[in-house]
Amino acid sequence: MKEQLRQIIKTALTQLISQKSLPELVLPEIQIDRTKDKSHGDFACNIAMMLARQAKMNPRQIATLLIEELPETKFITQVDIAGPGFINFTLSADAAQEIVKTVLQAGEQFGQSQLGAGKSVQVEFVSANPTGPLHVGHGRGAAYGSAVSNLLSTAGFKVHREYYVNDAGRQMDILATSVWLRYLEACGEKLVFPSNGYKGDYVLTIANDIKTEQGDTFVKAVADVFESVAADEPAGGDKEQHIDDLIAKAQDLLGDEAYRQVFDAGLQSILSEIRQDLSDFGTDYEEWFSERSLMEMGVVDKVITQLKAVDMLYEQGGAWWFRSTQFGDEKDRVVVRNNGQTTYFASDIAYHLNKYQRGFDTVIDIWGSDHHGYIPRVKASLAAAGEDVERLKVLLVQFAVLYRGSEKVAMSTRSGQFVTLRELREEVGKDAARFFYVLRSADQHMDFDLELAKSQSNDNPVYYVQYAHARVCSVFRELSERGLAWDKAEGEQALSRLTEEHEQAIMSMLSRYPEVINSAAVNYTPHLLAHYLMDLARDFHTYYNAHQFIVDDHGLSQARLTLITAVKQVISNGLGVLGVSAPGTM
RNA sequence: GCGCCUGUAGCUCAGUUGGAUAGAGUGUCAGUUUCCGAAGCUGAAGGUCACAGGUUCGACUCCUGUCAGGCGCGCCA
Repeated sequence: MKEQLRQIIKTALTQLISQKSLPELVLPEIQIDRTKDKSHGDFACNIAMMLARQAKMNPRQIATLLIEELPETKFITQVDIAGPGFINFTLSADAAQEIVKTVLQAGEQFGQSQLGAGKSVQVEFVSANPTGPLHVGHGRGAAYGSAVSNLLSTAGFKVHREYYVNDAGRQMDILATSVWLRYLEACGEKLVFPSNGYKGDYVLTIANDIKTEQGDTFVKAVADVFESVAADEPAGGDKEQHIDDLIAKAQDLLGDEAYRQVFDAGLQSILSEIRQDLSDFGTDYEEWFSERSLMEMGVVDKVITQLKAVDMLYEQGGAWWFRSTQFGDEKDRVVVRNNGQTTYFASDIAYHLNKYQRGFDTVIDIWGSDHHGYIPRVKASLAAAGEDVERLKVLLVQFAVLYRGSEKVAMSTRSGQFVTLRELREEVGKDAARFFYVLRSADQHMDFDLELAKSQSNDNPVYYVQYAHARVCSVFRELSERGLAWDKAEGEQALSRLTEEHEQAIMSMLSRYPEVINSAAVNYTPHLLAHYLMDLARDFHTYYNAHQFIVDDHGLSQARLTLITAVKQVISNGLGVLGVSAPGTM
């Protein structure tokens, strides 16, 4: 519709210029906006004001000329000039009703478009370290990432959802060592658990499982384990050195194979919990990509060799540094530590190059906002490798600050004090949690009040939207109880009977849906869709209270039933994109 | 100190990429069912869009500065 308006305005303008009614102009992009106020018609165009300066004419004067030159169309009944020079268009009733048929014909596919033209997009999100269960902080990334993915795929992009598993590196070694020490305790050994180890209950569970399955296979004397290990922080030492020494001891005493078994027991246990949690949360992936596989395939080493070859790395203090300052980063970054170990950054360079090589047109990373300082160096590494930096988009998700009532909840994975995503889902429900997370724009800090979410979950706006859907279903239940039926063809025939203000508002709202989807997809803003659904639900509830759908006037009744079926379809489609269910009863 | 994000109603937040009289939810108050689900609907009250300049037909939106909050600045991941 907007496109059609744009066309007729454009032809009118070129006509005016060739008639010399207007001087030669550089035509800007013609903007068509939906009006906020019903009294301004359905669509508004500000072109007259934009041209006023160039043409050295009064905007209202331009608008008058333009209107006279507009061709006759069936879909517009009225054109007005308003305010400083807005041109307002009012849609004909026929054109407005057309949307109801369009919705019903497209069904579940209503809202889909070819905007993406089949271009491929990879979306990587959540990607939490498998050192513990997912907590509520990860929930926002999961809800946002999957909503963005669904939006893109609805808008015609080919989407590849991916979880990057950090199954290598020091944090995982700390986890493996934590598990082993808990295992030793489970086997009756007495020891002081390191202050920097993972203290969550899940570590005990994993340790006990190992004991059940493997017995005392991995038991070593505690005296040997702690022999010549640097002091821990509470004892006046350095907690980092302490845990690093313990890791070395674990690897040494257990040997490669046994250490790997303990390591994998922890990794697999936690990873399978994470997969389960995400799946239950309605978040599914095409691929789980292992960091370790990059290392084992030698990709990381290869990248380092390549960077050395083009003089992008230099040695200093026994470590190898990447010249990221040449690409605008604040300082150069270490990729190989002086102990020979590659850093997380090194594998991340390899990972991103690998993403590029897989040929995605666009690569999207969704990170917690605390990682924003990391963006320049990743982009720098891509530039250094001669890749197009614009293909990578990093979307940041601000933290949700947790509250219990008015009290802030402290969160720390290491200390094991947090609310898990699973607890949240079990108490609040998947639908409410997902909708709540996606209701705010991602770059907005968010307060997440657990008390509110748990105890007063009926206040969650998701129920308002779902209720609209359930209400439509309920009307149809009532219909069949009265021995009546809805006839789609008859209803579509009678759409011209829908003349009430409420009905027109709903039809206008329905026609906005495809625009909302596209806009939300292109801007990565699922909250637009959430707000749209609330608006649509409100229009429906208002309509419901103002008018009866099952009435004696047969044609009118059929037309109204047709309209609310379209509403139900759009709500169901929209909630589906957000990963929220649309129940028939509540 | 430098960088990124944010500042809109008592509270939680939108604001269609610069448009018309700044909007919802929640909370408060007042109404609403012999009628398809009251998890609903109707109305009232509530604002110096942090502050000060600038850009133009027009600014919550763009630019500069100030103030306030969050986050980040490791041979951690």
